[in-house]
Amino acid sequence: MADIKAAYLACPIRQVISRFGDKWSLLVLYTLNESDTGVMRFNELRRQMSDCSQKMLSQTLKNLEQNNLVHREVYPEVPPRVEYSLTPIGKSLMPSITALIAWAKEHFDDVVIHQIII
Amino acid sequence: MADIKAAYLACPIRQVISRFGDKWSLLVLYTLNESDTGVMRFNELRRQMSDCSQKMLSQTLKNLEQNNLVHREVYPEVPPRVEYSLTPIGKSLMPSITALIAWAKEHFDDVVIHQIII
DNA sequence: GCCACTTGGTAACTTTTCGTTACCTTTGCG
DNA sequence: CGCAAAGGTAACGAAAAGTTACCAAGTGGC
Repeated sequence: MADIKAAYLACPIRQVISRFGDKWSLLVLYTLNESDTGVMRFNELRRQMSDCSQKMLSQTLKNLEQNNLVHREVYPEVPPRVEYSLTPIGKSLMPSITALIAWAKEHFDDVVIHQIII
Repeated sequence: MADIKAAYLACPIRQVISRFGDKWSLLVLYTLNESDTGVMRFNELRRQMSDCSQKMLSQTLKNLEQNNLVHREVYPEVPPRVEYSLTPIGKSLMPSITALIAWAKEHFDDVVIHQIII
């Protein structure tokens, strides 16, 4: 166990991958960042990310909240209102993600479109 | 199908995610980039990424090759020699990944270690 | 009053992906 | 001969993701 910790400490890319290397985390962060107000309700996110199932969105948000990248605010109303936003740490990550997006834009032509769509 | 294409075209982050949003791709790119010569053989990669199974490494490399991020050179010797290296496009991606790593280093203390190790 | 609809989920079940183990080929070493 | 090395692939079980159904507590229409 101690060597696993050491390996992770020594290799920051593994921290990145383990925190949001899954299929939906990056997209959640990106979508929250794109929002005008910086705050989005659960179903609002769901509509923006229509190809992500409700279960996976819920799970991904929970994970991001635990990693302190996303803030979750519950308003005890009926129907319930739950608002999600980026934490300061989450915001600090966005420039790196933006760099990735810029790369994707620039090199889009270098790959075949059908490979992207599975 | 046409709308799926349009959605992907309109949202470059999805291109990034669909190309190397899986568990091992980023780590392969990173490991290749860290190598002194820039060239690594299959089992050399495997030793560096000991927690990735042979099958997944093989699959990941095949995928990266199809996306033109990794070059695969086969030497018809016995025992076979297969060398992997980053393509120019693969190399062009590294600054963005390095930015992610720098972010991880800086914000490491903001998350709890046990969350990283699953 | 009654039905339909909304929100933010969770439980159960199915499908897809991942990981593990075994195996293949050809050659060199002892 | 018998084993090891290289770079894989095939088959199978486990884990993760996707799908569908359902929940509570209202609100609006009729």
